[in-house]
Amino acid sequence: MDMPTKYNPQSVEAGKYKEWVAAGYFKSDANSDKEPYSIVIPPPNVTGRLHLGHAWDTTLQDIITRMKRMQGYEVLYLPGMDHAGIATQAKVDARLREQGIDRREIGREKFLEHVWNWKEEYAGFIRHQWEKLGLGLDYDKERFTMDTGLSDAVRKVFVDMYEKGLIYRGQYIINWDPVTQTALSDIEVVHKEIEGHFYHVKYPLEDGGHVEIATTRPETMLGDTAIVVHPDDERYQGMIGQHAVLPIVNRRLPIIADPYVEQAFGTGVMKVTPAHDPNDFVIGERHNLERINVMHPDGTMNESAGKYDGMDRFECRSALVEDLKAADCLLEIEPHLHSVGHSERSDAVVEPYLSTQWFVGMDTLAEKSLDNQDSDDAIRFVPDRFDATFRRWMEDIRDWVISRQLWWGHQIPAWYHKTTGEIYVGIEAPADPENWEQDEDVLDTWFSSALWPFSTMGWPEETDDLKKFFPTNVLVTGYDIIFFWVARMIFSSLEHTGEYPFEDVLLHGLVRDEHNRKMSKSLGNGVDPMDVIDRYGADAMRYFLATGTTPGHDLKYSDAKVESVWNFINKIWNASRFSLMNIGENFTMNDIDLNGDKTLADEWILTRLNETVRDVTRLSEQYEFGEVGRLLYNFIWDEFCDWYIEMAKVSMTEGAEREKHMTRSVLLYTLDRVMKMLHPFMPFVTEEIYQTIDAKRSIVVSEWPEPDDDHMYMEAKERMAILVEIIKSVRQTRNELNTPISRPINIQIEVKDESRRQGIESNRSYLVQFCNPSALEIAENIKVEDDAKTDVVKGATVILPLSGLIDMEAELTRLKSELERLEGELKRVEGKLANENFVSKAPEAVVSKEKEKKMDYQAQYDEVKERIESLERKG
RNA sequence: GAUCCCGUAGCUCAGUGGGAGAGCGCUUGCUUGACAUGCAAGAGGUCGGUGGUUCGAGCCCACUCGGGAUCACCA
Repeated sequence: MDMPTKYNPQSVEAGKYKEWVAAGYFKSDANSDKEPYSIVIPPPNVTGRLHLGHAWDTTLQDIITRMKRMQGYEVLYLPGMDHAGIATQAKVDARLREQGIDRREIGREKFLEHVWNWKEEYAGFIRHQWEKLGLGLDYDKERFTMDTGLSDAVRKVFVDMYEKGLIYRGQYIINWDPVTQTALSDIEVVHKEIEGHFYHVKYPLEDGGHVEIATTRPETMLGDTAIVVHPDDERYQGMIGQHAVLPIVNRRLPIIADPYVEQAFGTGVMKVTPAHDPNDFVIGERHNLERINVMHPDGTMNESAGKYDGMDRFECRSALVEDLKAADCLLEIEPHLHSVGHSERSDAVVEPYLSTQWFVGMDTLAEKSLDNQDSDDAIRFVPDRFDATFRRWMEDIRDWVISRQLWWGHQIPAWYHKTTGEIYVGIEAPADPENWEQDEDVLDTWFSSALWPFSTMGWPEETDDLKKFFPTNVLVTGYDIIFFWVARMIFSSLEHTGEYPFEDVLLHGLVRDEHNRKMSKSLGNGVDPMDVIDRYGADAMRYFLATGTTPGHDLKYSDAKVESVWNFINKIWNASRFSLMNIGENFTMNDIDLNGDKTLADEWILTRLNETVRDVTRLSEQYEFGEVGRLLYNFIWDEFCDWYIEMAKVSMTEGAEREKHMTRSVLLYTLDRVMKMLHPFMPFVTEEIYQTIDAKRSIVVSEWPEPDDDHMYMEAKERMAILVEIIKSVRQTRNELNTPISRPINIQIEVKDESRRQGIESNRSYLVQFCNPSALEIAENIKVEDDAKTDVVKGATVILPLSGLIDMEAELTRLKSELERLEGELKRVEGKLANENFVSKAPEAVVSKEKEKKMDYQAQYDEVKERIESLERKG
């Protein structure tokens, strides 16, 4: 066995992934007889390298698919990437600008060539990172959102929805990003609390007098086309139908009545700017008001702004405020905290802007999604509270703006007739292309990712993959993209395939830094997963990510935590070294024989192993990986290493050949199963160790263990528990009295119960190994020396005659406080059992457990009391 | 404004109505043969607060305090 004493992730991880891929372990066969299990990767954007959030959800996906593969499923873990329209275009644009190239000068076609080059470059980075993470992806089925097939799917969906009336084109107020100069959907707008101002402006009335109107965006008043009051407002009844005059511009504004106005807010008088405010737009529609757009797409004022033409919108605001002051029309400037929409991408202040765009009408789609959640086909959200999050959003959803004024993306399959202006929507261009012009715009990136679970499998073609692997089993992603992506996949899939896209949605949170801040580029606190892998190994990082938190919660990253996982792996490494060294090279899996006589340690560890296999499997089905990690950690470190291995040393040195064979069998059997359970979390190190156990095949394609009912020994657990208590008691006294293990001491163990006594007697050698006695007496009745230390544990009394070492005064005090404690426990248990309600209403198991406890406490109490009396009698 | 999450050991967090837990940190002892990246022993808790349901509450319910998130925003 040439395993170094120290676990070295770099050497362990080197080369393994390429072997797995070359062996084709991750390939999926649509024609297999095995039951399918599929997960599609949330396609990372080709804008950059993967961050810890990606590492997190792909680790979870990989854990699930590796386990399912071992359980005998035909697994498809489908890789792919997203073209990320606006984000990628911005990146490439910036790179070109650095090189002194202007996108507009080189034109659309040339620009797109640059983007495709960028895409190839970054796809390479991303694939390399997947490899380092160890993801079991089927590269034969890798997809990109702008692949031919996926683009066909996008066009088909667009045309179908257009024909069904679910997609329409129209002029509405949308969120406009003046920096990237494109429309944005509602969820691409981030609201931030800003300390702004309320400008109170005086609008003169034609018939004399004036009204006071407050606004936060004075520059938009240049586009005012009415004044509105509530129809029931007593104060303004006389004004309705009159006209006001827009200051500076001197436009006549009709005074209209609309119930939208809240009488109690401000003065109860509002200006109406249909081209620059969504609510005003609706009022304008009701009253047939003129829509005056006063801005250019870049956020500068246009010719309709008169003298302000050409000014930036914020410059115009200051200038206009000055002019209002000068005209004596500004009554007050009041500080005002309000939330202002910013572009998610460019961080520019979003302008509500009148423009012609394409929309998805959401009403029927949302209704179908909600109906599905009420049916037997409901998608299971984990944790389930996100089902409510999803529903709330769907119940209150507005139409989705899907056109984007970009070049990078799926160009909208709509053509406008050059002379008639007629609209043609189709999968292919019209027959006489010279007479038509295609819509310049592209679709929102999320329009194509919404189709991801089925477009990647070949839809709309009835491919083998689609038949076999769709719908997928679980989607794993962060809760931050429920609206952007998860919700849209759900309604898209229901609409286009008639089926839900996945059975379950497993949601994780955000990765935060040690100070609980979101990791972001601007803060510079991002942690590069590749850097973590270089320092601690992919296995350590994966285990940390998967077990560090519960579903739906954020994860605080810290080097210290990953480092402690490294320690755990080092422990596994060394436990394996020990096992393999003791097993010897000639002992193989075929030599395992668990049917002969077993020691207590053998029976106990086999029982605990089987319980662990059972619990790990059950909890994994529930995606409770934190719990799984804890179970494995405790089993391996506390039980296998600290007890079983220590006990195995006894049989390996003293035992007969038959006993050694059993120990070797148990060691190898346990190691094999532990490696398999750990493999999904730590694919590399488990493969390394597994190769020394079973060189015939890779652990990737080994079988997931099942609990073995033939090797469950419940009495062994009970006997082991007593033995452990005795050993701990001796150790504790040794520590208190500062008598190191190297110094033998006399140990007497009094056990009243005959069968228990025999059980302990037969495990004498363990007591020798762990307690190092100079003499060891195990009997039913022991005459206790006056200057002995006694400790009553469950089922036994441990007596250490340590003449001269014990302060008997202190010992008496200790025993008295112990007696007091036991008395309290006894009272509590007796009280419970005396309670008629408890005995009749609590489950049988709980009551009998309490009865057992009572007997134990009583026995312990009697022992301690006797000892105290004896000490007191003698002085 | 609405909804949701969190509050448990010094720190980070598990905890699924029935004996308050782990890792890290801290104290003490140990070159025990796989591992000193280790072993052994230990200290450290009003489970944010109040009330309720229950035989029984860290867990369920109501209210409340503190921290965070999301959605919606009225000029």
